Amino acid sequence: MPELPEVETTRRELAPRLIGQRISRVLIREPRLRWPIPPELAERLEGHRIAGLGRRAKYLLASTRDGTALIHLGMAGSLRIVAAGEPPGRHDHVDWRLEGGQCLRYRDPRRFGAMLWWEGPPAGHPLLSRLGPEPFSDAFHGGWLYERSRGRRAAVKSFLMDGRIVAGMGNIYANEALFEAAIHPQRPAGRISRARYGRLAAVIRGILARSIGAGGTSFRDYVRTDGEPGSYQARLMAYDRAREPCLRCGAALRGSVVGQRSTVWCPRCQR
DNA sequence: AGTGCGGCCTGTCCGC
DNA sequence: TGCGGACAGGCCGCAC
Repeated sequence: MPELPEVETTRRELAPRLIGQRISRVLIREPRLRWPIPPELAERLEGHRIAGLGRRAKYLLASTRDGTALIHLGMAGSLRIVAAGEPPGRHDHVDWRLEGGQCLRYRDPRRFGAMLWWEGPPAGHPLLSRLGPEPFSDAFHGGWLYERSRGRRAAVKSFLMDGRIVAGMGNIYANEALFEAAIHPQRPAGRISRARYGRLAAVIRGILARSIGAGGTSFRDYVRTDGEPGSYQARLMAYDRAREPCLRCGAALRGSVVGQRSTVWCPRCQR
């Protein structure tokens, strides 16, 4: 499923092929995503050049002179550039036809994603305005996590997956980061020291950077914009490895549900 | 304010 | 082998 590294990989691959391109026609075959695609999206985009392709959390932000299309890939979505003549598959819900015969194709089998239109600064959009710092921004550091966690009794894993704390941390990377930082996922967020949060912040940045460098993980439905799978899967240490041996100490990893999300940890390494 | 939970979807996996 | 049902998963929006 597309997590932050997959979304960032998608952005980097698409940006040089989209920026400066004029959209000739937007074809919406299935508007029923998480929220309906707004009817005005097509008319706002058609005839305009894509001026930039940004990212905030897991939202891709395709901007024109007049506004921004927010695109979320949900759990199983993908964006690819195809030839305009290529017949769409069952779950290819939206095409942005580009002048010159190429086509940006949005596919989302489970329709957990979104494609929305927003005029004005993207940061002001209700879905983005309350997000916490990006993991790679200066505002994200151990001190931030420490201050925000004081008095909180919820599990640190739930805390990490709260978008107001840090933008774009999904289940896979919350599991991986806590494993690497040797922090038990069920530990109350408010009972972790400043030093440990410093290490955790560094670990989060490191894992995400490595995964982006490798082109994203390859879980289930994710494919890169060229159709190739990502390559980080081999390096996942915890996620989806319940009952398998810890890659650090050999103990059997434990699996459970924390904050309604499947969670894996090493009972020996993580405290 | 913090916390927990329901709900949206469908491909995949498991058991019969 | 085929079929049905449970499950996963991001994350908003609501209830407490």
